[in-house]
Amino acid sequence: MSAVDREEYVEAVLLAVESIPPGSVATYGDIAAYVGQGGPRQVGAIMREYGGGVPWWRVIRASGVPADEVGDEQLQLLRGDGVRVTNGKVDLRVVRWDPENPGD
DNA sequence: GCCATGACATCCA
DNA sequence: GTGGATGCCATGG
Repeated sequence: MSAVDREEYVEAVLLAVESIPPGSVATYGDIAAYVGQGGPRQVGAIMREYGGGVPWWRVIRASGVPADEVGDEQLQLLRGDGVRVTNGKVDLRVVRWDPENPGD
């Protein structure tokens, strides 16, 4: 993987995250699958570095539980977007981002 | 080129 | 529902 390709991958991930509409969330695996490259770990690694310019809080784990590092803030931001948070967890089966049907 | 690390995912007891 | 083990993929030393 060349350094240039990595930047392209970063942009692709950032764009995917930016395209997540309010009230919806996506998992790291979903983003990775959406860009069609790398894996959930790579998405997380990118969010850590370049996530500052995108709604990173709309990206959570497949378990519906946010990352330990940001969990506290993330839950607050999600609630602010109108996402129903229950017991510190997100109803993925309801707010799961669908790239084909954004916003429903 | 091998080893260690990581905002993860999935399987099994 | 919880916790441990294994797999994946790219980065950095």
